[in-house]
Amino acid sequence: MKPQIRDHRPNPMEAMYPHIFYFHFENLEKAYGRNETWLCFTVEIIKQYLPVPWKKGVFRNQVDPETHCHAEKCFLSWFCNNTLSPKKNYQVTWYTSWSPCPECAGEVAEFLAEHSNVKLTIYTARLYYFWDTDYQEGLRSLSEEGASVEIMDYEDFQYCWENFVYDDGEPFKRWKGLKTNFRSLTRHLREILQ
DNA sequence: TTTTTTGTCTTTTTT
Repeated sequence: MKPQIRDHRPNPMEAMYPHIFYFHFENLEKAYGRNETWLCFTVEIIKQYLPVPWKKGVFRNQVDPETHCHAEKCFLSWFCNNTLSPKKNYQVTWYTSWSPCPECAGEVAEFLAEHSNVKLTIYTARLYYFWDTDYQEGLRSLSEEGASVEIMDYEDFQYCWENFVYDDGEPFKRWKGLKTNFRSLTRHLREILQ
């Protein structure tokens, strides 16, 4: 029997289709059926205090039991294996549909602690299990390691639409409740990070 | 023009 060789380090996608974006990034209070996480990222290199665009792309969690991997870990392994140099300073920005689970948050926090040359900003559309203290603790540990954790606002959705969606020249169409949901999530996040 | 009990990166072994 031949050993099966599988790639445990998926490469990022270039962009996603509009219906995927609208479904997975909608910041609903009760987001039924969003049992996937999408993560859009930009990596910039800081040169003389100025961020210079480097790479960008989209990850989705791997559901295949063999390669099962949350989106954040997909990013980390890709980043560590492809881009990361200890001699450079990076600004990494994530736009995620769900905020990280405690395990991923812990790993990312640890990664940040070990890589002082990497700054991370996370914009999340929705907070994952935000009433659960373990999940809250996860977000705090990220924050304590210097990651900036924020809720996606209109401008962030629009930015994602323009940079990570095959938008065919169509403008971003806001959904009703976007701003109200944003405010409510911001309030929750503020309480968590206090 | 502020008020909450919850949406989930799906579940691993049996016919």
